[in-house]
Amino acid sequence: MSTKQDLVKAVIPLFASQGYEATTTIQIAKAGGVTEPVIYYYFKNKEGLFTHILLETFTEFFTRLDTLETETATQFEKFENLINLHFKFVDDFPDQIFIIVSTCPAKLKDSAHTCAQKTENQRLRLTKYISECLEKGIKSGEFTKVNVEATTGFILAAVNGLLRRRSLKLDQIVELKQATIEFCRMSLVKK
Amino acid sequence: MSTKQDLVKAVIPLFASQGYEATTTIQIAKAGGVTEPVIYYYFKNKEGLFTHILLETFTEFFTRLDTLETETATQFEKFENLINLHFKFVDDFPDQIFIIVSTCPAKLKDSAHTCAQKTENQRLRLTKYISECLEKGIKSGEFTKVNVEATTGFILAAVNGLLRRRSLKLDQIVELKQATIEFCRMSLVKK
Amino acid sequence: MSTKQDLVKAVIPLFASQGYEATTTIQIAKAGGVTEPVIYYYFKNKEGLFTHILLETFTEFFTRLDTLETETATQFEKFENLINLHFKFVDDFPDQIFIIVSTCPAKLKDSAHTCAQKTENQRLRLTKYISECLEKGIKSGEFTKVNVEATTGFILAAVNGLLRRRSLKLDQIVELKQATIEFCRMSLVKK
Amino acid sequence: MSTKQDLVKAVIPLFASQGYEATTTIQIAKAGGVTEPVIYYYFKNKEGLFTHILLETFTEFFTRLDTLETETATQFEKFENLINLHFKFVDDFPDQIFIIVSTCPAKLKDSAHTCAQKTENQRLRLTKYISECLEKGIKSGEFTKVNVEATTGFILAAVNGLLRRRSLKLDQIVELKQATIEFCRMSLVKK
DNA sequence: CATGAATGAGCGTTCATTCAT
DNA sequence: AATGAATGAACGCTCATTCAT
Repeated sequence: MSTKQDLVKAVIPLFASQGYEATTTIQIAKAGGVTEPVIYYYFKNKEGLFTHILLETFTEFFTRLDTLETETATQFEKFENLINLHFKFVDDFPDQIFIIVSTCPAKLKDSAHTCAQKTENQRLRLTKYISECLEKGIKSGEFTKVNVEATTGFILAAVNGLLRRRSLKLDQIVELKQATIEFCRMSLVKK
Repeated sequence: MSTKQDLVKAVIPLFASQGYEATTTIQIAKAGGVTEPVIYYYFKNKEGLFTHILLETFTEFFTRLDTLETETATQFEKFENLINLHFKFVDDFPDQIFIIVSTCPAKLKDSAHTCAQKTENQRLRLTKYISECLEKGIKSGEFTKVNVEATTGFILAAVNGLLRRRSLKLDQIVELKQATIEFCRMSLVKK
Repeated sequence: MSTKQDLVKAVIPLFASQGYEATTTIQIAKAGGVTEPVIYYYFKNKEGLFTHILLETFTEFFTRLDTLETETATQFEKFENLINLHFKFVDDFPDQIFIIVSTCPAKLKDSAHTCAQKTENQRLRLTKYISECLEKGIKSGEFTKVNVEATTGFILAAVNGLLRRRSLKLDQIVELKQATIEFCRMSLVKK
Repeated sequence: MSTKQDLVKAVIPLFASQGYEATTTIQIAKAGGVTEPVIYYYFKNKEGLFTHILLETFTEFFTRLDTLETETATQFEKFENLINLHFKFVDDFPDQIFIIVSTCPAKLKDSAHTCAQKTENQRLRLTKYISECLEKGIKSGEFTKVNVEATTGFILAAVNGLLRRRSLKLDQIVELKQATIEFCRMSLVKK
């Protein structure tokens, strides 16, 4: 069971730095300290390796999402939790996130379905989480009145953008998380 | 000179739908109604085609950026202009943006690459635009006092996220632009 | 058009001596004096080469069958013509016949259909030819009364056996053709 | 000793339906309900399995040939016995015969191969059996005078053709055996 | 007796690219 | 300005086979 994990460990930085298509099975084998057929012993094919990473990463993401505190004093706390979760997640799995974000849209034969399915599932859950948050906050008077659907869309896009930037290691701004939270607080929470 | 443009026209949807690596020269030739060597007559190689699209797109982007109104009554107007520019740009060139966003990361490790240069250049110009905007607004009392660097980082990420979502045609929320502007206004502009 | 024929010429003895499966594309290329990709320039794949030989050979066979004299003094002359045709055919194309006979029954992905179709077509035409011959000969009193279906089956099998033996170059008996004709004459033609 | 026979039992339909080359060791193992190394425990290699089937089948064939009645009233009875033997044999072992007939030719170039040896041995014995039969029959006046060598060749080819057709299950003509015997009787036995 | 894990060798195929015309 | 023909290089993958356990 160790060889399989070795292979996964080895392939993640390769996929991340070169892209899925540009990474060859021989590179994967060498990086994993094995020969090529071993890849096919543990996975159906090269794409199976990608799918494995995909599923593992999404499983972890959804697990974390499921364990977020649901009973909080304010809606904005739930909001903060979500942002913290994403910043923590991208710190823990920058390469995996980058791989998925980079590879999923391109044409995959077998994984396209899984990819689209998971991505859509994620979008729906986050949309639900954020819009419920907004609705409750608006109803209780905690938040200013905004167009829920459109604002949810903006926040989703912003979070994705942050994830992407971080996964690309394009910036190392330490206060970015705090700035994000403050930016949202100023915009949403009533004075 | 028409054949060259035909090729470019033909390759954009291919790169967008399949990715750069997964698109073959024979597909490009067929889509352009020519034979493979023609590609090499007009471009150095396959990457030359990509670079052509890249340059054309960035040239257009920078041109638009250069023609943004610099003298406005408020800083937030400059802000709005930038957001409008991005929404307009992604509506005009969704495929090109998607291609660049998808393909560039794999090529970023080579910092000499046009991709890396242009992307970095864009990042610097947008960072400069936004942070100057913020600084002036804060100084004049138009904006609340925020951490300029971190807030700029957030806005940049958010704009990128919006661009990506739109280029992927993931959402069709019509009020998204307005919601974005309002979200930022609430957060930045003093009451 | 010459390279393509060179390839076909080169592959026939290879398939014949080693079998289809055991013949590699690199051997084919070398024998044809080209590089491997040339095979794929002219044919869909390795199996396409086989199908080409298959079709070419059956076309020739059916052409010869179509040009057999239909108006003869006796039915046995038609019979002789058929036997002569087969002996001539196997002398002209021993390798092709051997390849088809050897390869067709095994599992082919794309060609299985063509193979089965042509073989069945050939069986039907020969069955018709022989059984009509027998029926007419019996009716006219030229032949002794035999079970037409079963005798046709025997003759077909015998002819196939002769074809196979000859294509395998297992025997070089010069009088074999004459012996075959005499054997049949003794059995069929009334004294 | 049961596992070994299970393997042989399992591999026969595989070889028969796909051909020797196209059958993989993993298919064999799966069909036999074991893992690949088990094959190598009982047989030297994949070819060893084939050789085992070959030997078993030829041993049975020669045993049956050896037990044919040698003292008969007429030579044609001996002839009939041989034809009956072949029809019985192909009914009992259609797959084995088909495998041998399909696979051997590719291996015939190596004259040291068991395949070549057994096939040649069979050919010699059958040739001897038939030609002795013919010679005696001609000498005694039972048969008409024919070219012994060539007629033997024809009969051998015909028998092989019948074997092949039957092993391929191409025809289900019930009277085929009787028709074969009658055809030969008419041709050989003096009125 | 049997297996999980691994491998060397090689396969069919495709790629971006070139060159003579 | 464009093509038909060809290629070097490499790719993903599978094969029969082995070996420690």
